[in-house]
Amino acid sequence: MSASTLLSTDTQTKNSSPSCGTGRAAATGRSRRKEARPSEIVDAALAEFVEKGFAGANVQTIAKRAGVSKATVFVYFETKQDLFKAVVRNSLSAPLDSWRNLTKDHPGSTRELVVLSLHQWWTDVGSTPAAGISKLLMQEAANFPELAAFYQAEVVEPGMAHMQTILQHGVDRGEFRAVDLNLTCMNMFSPLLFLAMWRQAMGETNPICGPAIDPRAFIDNHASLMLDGIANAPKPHSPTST
Amino acid sequence: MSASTLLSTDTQTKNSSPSCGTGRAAATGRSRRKEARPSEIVDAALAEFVEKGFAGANVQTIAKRAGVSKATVFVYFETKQDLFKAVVRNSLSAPLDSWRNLTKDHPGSTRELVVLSLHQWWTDVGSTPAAGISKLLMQEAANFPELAAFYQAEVVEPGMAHMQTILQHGVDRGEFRAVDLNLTCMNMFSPLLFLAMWRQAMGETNPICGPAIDPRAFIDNHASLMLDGIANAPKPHSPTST
DNA sequence: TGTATATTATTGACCAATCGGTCATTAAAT
DNA sequence: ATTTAATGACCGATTGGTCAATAATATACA
Repeated sequence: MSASTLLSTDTQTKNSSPSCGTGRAAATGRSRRKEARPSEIVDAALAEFVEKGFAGANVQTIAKRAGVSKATVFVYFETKQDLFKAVVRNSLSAPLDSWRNLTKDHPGSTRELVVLSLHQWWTDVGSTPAAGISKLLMQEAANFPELAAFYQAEVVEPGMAHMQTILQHGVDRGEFRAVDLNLTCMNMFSPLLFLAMWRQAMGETNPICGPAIDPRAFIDNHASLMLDGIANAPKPHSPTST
Repeated sequence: MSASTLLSTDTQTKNSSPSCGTGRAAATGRSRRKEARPSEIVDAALAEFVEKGFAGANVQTIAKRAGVSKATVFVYFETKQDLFKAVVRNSLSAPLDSWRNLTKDHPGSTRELVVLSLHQWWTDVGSTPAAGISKLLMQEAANFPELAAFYQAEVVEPGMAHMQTILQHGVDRGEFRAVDLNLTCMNMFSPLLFLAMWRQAMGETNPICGPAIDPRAFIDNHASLMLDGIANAPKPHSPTST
């Protein structure tokens, strides 16, 4: 019945990634893969939802991308909304977790930790399909308050808390001056979030927007300026340019 | 025929703003107002499109919001897509223009100019319906490359160029160190853009996301840190906190 | 091992509702 | 009486969702 319970944290169960043009990917005839189906469908749905939005997404197309029929989709997910919720829930938690675990107990300076953490966020979250979800939720939040709350509770809050901890650490150690942690975290992250969504929207490889922005350079520049701004000591580094 | 030519820069022609619940706003029976119609419809469409996205928006609902029948909408706009394009084009140019005109020939320091400029952007663009368009385009850019290009050419490019000019000015006067102007402009703006879209998504008054972020404080904090980071001289101000 | 049977994952065909778009008709203004 | 802004009624296409039929696997049995 409620197939959404079949999904827990199995984001990367399978990834045959059908090239969406030919159609069937896995088998020519009907093949039994009860366990693989949900994540296959969710993967396909993720792409379609991110591309077209909730209303614009077509269940038939999702099915085709997953290499199944439309009816099969409704075997595993009661409604289109349920599928959407499963996609969001399923695609968000894992990347963030991996990010948070990687920046614990750092030996070096807090400044280094911040830079590393931002780059890590980009690698683990910003440059992954999870960024597509962020863009998607930005549009659909009003129509799915439940998902917006979920996003807030599972992604924003923990992410901010994590960064706040780091900044607080820097303040405690005297590396940073006493700034408003909440606002500064937001300031720290928002350019990355923006870039992630921007690339999702405008296309990461073929940007309509002038010369593509190099994420690494962007993050370095941002972190450099922010950290110089927040630092207690005078400029530690030479200016970061091209 | 091509009713989109009827729209040029008349954003705020009329604004009876029907409260979308009662229905008819202007007249009980049929009333003739050929000139007012397009902007009424565009206004209504803006709200609907921002709320629901392109695919999710319902022409009938737009018509109801504008106080006309669905057929009337198609008298003035050939297709839903045309209406969408008119909405985007019509809602973007005016706010940005007013912003750019307000920060020319500033007498004080460049630092002051930057802060003022950011605040002005918020007043003229970020806190207006134009921000809704940004959020909207973020979702629809892939499906409307033409509009994405328009957005890029008419909003992003000029905005960036304007800010670059200001920063360059600061560098020339020795107030700022020589940073990568392109990246730094992006870093300067992206938090504001992000906040604008975030508020559009999560609701400006009734935020699901914890305590609402105060835009002014957010901008002040951001500008303060960035400008301290970019400044040639050591910290000029005391830390900006709550 | 080979065959019949039971189970169930999968689907083609179908349905009702919605929606973008059309057009002949209506009624307000001139 | 003429012009034309506005619309109700209608249409074809699309789409979310249903269901009985189907075929692939698992099981029982000889």
